Amino acid sequence: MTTNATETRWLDAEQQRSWRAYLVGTTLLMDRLDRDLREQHDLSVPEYEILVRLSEVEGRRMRMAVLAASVSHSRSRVTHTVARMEKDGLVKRTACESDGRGVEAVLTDKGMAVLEAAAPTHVAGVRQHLVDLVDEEDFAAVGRVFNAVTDTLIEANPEADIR
Amino acid sequence: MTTNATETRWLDAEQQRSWRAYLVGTTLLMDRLDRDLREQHDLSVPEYEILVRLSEVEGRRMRMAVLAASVSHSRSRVTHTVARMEKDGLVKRTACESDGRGVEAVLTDKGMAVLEAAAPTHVAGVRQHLVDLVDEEDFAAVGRVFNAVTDTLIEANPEADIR
DNA sequence: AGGGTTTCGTTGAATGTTCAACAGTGGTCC
DNA sequence: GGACCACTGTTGAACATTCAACGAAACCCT
Repeated sequence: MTTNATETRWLDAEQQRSWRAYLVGTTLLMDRLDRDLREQHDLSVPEYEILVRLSEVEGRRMRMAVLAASVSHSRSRVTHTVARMEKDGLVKRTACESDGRGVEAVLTDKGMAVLEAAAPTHVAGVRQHLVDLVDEEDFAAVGRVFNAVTDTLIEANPEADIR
Repeated sequence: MTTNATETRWLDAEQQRSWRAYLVGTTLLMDRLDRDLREQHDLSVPEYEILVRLSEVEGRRMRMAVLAASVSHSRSRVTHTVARMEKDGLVKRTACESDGRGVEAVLTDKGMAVLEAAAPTHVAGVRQHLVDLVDEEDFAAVGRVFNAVTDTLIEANPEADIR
């Protein structure tokens, strides 16, 4: 045989350019969105994402584990994040009735108000620095690509991925 | 007039799905690549990126600010990261001859060896969890998109962006 | 030459994230 | 019903990143 299983298939020049653009672009983009949200609404991107998730469900409440899975952060991380948000009054925690172990995070009125104030800022940023910059078709491709990534990585780390 | 400047143009359902897929997918992907590199080579992704940058230039040495700009991290962050890497013997720092303020990071032989060992792992991961998962054309679109993102965000924060 | 400004890289503290260990509850099996 | 195992969410320490402030060197201007 002329090849073996350990032989590396490198990226070609074009793929490498794309990969690096993604790495650097993501760094700059997240940095910028985070900065804007912080300066104008005293909120980080992870915190904002949690507000969004909670605002979308019936009763504006979610089990911690579900919340963690939905943003793909570790349970520990969500515990810390929610603790900070609770201190700021954006969220409160209540025991779960049906499961003695469970805790539900509930969006407060203040949390909802902060979200409503922050959302326009955030969306404007996402448009200005990403969506409005590129072909609709190219952006759709980004969606396909990262849906594929998400699907395989969630499979890999079966459902209770959460980590 | 029926609209004003502050009216928010929300993302449509499709754009929103793409945006969230990108957020979640990026989280999972980076997490996974980082984990693999850590477990197998005791290296984080940011550290790996620095090794790559250094390995590519003449003399395997770079001014700290140039290095920072090339990975789009803050100077402070690169100072800390390089400090850790220096402690591990992957890199060493030398004063810059032409500029008394300057410091150059130099890749050591050990650093080069670690990079050569880690590269196949990393590339395999990038392929397995991203590149090989999707249409070549879609991946090229990702490249175009994030090149656009990078370009506008670098402009915005003129060159000495570095932060 | 000399004062003001800018750039360089570092520092230490504040903030955020990861990691391993844990207590408490639920589920299962006999 | 008790032993065992799995799951939930939290905790505190270790680690990484951000942020503001800084000293030193270079630059600029006259």
